[in-house]
Amino acid sequence: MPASVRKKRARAATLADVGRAAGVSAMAASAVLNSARTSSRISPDTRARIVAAAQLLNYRPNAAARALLARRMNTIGVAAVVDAGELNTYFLEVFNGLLEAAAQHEQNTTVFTFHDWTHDVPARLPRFCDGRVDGLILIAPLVAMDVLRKIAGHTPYVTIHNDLAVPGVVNLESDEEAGAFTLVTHLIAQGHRRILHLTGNRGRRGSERRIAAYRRALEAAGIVYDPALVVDSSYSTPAGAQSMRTWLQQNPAAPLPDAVFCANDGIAVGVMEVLAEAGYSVPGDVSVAGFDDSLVARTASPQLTTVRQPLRAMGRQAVESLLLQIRAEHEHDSGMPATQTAIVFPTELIARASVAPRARAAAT
Amino acid sequence: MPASVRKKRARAATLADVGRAAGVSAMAASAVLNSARTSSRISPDTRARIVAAAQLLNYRPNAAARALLARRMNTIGVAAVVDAGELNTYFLEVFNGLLEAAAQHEQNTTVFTFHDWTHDVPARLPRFCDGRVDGLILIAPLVAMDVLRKIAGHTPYVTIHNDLAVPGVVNLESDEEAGAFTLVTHLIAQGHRRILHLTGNRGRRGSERRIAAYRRALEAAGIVYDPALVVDSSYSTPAGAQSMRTWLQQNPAAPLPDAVFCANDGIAVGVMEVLAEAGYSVPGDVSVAGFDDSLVARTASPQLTTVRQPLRAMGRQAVESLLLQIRAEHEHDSGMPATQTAIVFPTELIARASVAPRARAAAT
DNA sequence: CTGAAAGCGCTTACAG
DNA sequence: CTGAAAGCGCTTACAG
Repeated sequence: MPASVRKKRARAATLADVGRAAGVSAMAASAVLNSARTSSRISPDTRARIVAAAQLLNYRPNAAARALLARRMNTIGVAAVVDAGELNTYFLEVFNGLLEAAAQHEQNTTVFTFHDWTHDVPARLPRFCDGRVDGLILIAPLVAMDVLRKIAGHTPYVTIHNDLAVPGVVNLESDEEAGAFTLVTHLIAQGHRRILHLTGNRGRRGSERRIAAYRRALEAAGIVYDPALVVDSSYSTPAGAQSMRTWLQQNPAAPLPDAVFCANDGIAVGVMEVLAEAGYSVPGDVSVAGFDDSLVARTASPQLTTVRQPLRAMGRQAVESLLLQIRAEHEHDSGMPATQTAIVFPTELIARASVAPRARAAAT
Repeated sequence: MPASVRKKRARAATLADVGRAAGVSAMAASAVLNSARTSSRISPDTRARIVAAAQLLNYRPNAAARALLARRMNTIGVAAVVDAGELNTYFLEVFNGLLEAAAQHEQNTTVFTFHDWTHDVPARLPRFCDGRVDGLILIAPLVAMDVLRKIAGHTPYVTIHNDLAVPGVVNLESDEEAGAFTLVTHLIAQGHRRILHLTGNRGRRGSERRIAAYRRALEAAGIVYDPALVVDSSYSTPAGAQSMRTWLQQNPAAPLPDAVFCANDGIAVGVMEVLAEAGYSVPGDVSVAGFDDSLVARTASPQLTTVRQPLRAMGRQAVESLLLQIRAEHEHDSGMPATQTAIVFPTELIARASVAPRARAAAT
């Protein structure tokens, strides 16, 4: 008989089984094995018998039964939208932080992926709020207020980069506007004037903040804002490549911009690919800057000048904030703790090789 | 009073609540709302009242209670070792595939991260097999046979790139040896003779297979194997950079190798960084090849020649195989299905810009 | 120091 | 067509 045919897996041992084996009741076994508080009431002798029986039977307390009593799964749900099955680097950095902090607090992390925020999330997310997770972390949600309020009605959650401020719900964000302003000012300080901006998804708060900062920085430097230099794109490498390619085709006579400010690193990578294909050198012919300081910023060549958002730290903080909330609700049942509803992380300019001083002959 | 102080979240409605509101018993409500099979036995009128009550009370069936009865959580556990909190690209590709397939089957995915396979996994993994997941997927495990057997005793699981063949446990692997052989042969065909190999973690089956294939390919081409050209490294970008840097320091007089065959793409990225720092051009001065065709292979510059492992497809398949097993155990309780215990995926050479024909003046 | 009872929220037989 | 009973595995009072 081949090795692949195997005997039936044994039913997992229960407390009753352990008790029977040790000659005591199930709750004596429970006291010894599971509830730290009352375990002192069992005599050392009985305790030893119970522990031995549990060992022998390979007893593992049933999580579902415990959760049913405790109304607590020790599991955190993470909701994110995944485009075409592609985890973006933004998500990965945040997720890494989540995993770290969750592990530290002995919490599990379960991931819910959605196709879009507008239909899929309202349709499916409430179904997951059925006790399988104690709370949720929504990563860069783009959800109508009534949906958010409804979720808040039954499940504690924390958002990262939420577009909407929901009263009483903690949202983690970073000072993107200051970061973008600093970056564009840096480009200008390097002598760049014609700065192309490839935006993130329009309508998202982060995208609009970058655009606003871009305009403010130009203005502060006395450079006239040219709307033709702001090109709608979206937060991915293919989108960045596509936008850059289209711009080059549509502006065959125009000189290259001095620099390209991309709304995230992914876009910047796409832009650099297209520029390389077209025979341009970065930063020799044109400087390129990204945003996020995600993994690709360091593996890109040349390495990307970018604005660092502390995404991993934000992921860790999301878990901490959520846990604080969950615990508070479990302990004093009488109300929510007064939590800070917005936590803003600082951003930081990271100057690398993809931006160089403007060294070409003629000016515009 | 600030918005952050909010009223207590209401206790979630139960079937009893819904029944009471609709003037029927809890199990009538259950029949209508939850169990598809017997729902036909309720009159249309009653049904409508129950549905309305559920809607009003925002009833969501309790996952823990259901799991307790069904012995099924509809959740898959993923166990992986994460070095220093850094998710590597190998894991990410696989994870992406897992998430896709899990979502398709309406299964949740919970992630368990460990520090190492030898101590942390045996110590903590069994505790997670307590009903919170229906089965496990172990990603590139490196665990002693007795530990694997013990897990198999209570929880169905599937492994990806397991070093050990456990009878009756499905393992997914790829034909790494053929892939590595093809790659090294490709390098030789481009005129390269002195090929440096930076290995993966020694002792891992995948690493040893690459080394064996490297030797076989040299031999097949009549090139004498030089042990000094095989350098122990491990599967990460910092390790690759470190190994390359050390080699350059220790061999100041030696000519550069013609090509570097790296055991994965991460190593190759580290190698290219160090070569660039040292003023060498890739592939002008030296060709570099990786393994995996992970995300970084495409964002690296020049883009990496590599061996594609279909990691995402492997992730998807792992979920399918595991679900097959879980379902079989739940349906006919009498035994395990005869499953294929090894599934081998083909690899594919991906030729990109980081490898070029040898064009330098002198030969060795 | 130890056990019998009750209940978490649900579903699956079994009566009516 | 509908409900009372029993039980999934556990823990929390309450008796002894």
